[in-house]
Amino acid sequence: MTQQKGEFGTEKTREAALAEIANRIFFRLYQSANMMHKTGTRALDEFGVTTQQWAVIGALSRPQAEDGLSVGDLARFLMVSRQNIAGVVTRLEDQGCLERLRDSNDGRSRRIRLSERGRELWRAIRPAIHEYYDEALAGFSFEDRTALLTGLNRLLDNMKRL
Amino acid sequence: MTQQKGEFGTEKTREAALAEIANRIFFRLYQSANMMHKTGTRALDEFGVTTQQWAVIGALSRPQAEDGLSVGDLARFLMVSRQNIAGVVTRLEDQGCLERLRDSNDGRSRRIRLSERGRELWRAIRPAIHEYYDEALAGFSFEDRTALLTGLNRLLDNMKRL
DNA sequence: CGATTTATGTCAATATATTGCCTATATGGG
DNA sequence: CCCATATAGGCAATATATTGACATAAATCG
Repeated sequence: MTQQKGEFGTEKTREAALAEIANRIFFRLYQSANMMHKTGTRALDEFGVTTQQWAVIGALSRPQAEDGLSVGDLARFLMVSRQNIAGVVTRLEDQGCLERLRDSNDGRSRRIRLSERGRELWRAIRPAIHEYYDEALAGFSFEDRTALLTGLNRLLDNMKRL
Repeated sequence: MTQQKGEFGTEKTREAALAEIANRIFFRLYQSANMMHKTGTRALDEFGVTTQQWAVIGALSRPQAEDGLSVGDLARFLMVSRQNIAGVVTRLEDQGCLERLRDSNDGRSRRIRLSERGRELWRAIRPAIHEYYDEALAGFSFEDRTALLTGLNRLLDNMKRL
């Protein structure tokens, strides 16, 4: 209750200022992520791809994922629950963008890979993604970008431990 | 398709490096926001309050909102859809944390205010919120915090125009 | 080799989020 | 006064997200 007797606007203490800035950071994080999902999904509207599907397709298109990833692998990589990824994967599978293969080595696991259609979709949406990045980061210098990335990295590392 | 012929790791072009950093920024934004909702809701678990409910209660606890806000006001302030806010408000109303009053001036509008129980809840959760901020931003200097806030502000402003 | 633990995937319930569509109320010009 | 338009809120459909609970398969330990 540090702000109980704080006089805002006139003689704000350093501690109160820190709390105020922290509050704004998390509020902006909340708004920014929502805005990213909204505008990002809108940018890929003609392809019928949401930002989460974009993230999954992007993860599967990496060279390291060429021979497929399990639901658990995807969940760890994206830092979301297995149950969440399962839904996205099912919808992408229904669209024919990826295929689930039983892993012959591990009867529990199913390896998920991009289908040919999924690879075509990835090639198709990449220019739109590139354009979206350019517009969303317009006016950001190289240093501005690395500074923002570093801040988010540190924040994420802290929250991972909570 | 700037990265078609790019040689990663050896002779990366400036353009490819910018795209790579942009990709990481939005991926970290996605992960950070999810992690914030997960750890933030966990931090307030004993109060049964989610991060979105926290945002709504926080918005209504501001002095400017003393005589209530409409659903539309809340939606504009939090930058989410009215339909989304309506659900959060209904759940908070069911818990008795806030009250909806018909606006006598405008038959369409309903002014939403914190109830006494809502104000008690806000006072109860503020120490936990403060502690959460401290842990999530551990190691961030004053300058680190303002830099991150500035970056998020600029990014949000850009996305608002898309 | 059998029992416990661990990993994987799925089902269910709940809470956010979006867009699209609808009704009711207010406001403005003819 | 009346109709066109704009605004406020609500209903429905869909897609993310979480946690909890469960079944099954694999690994590990005694």
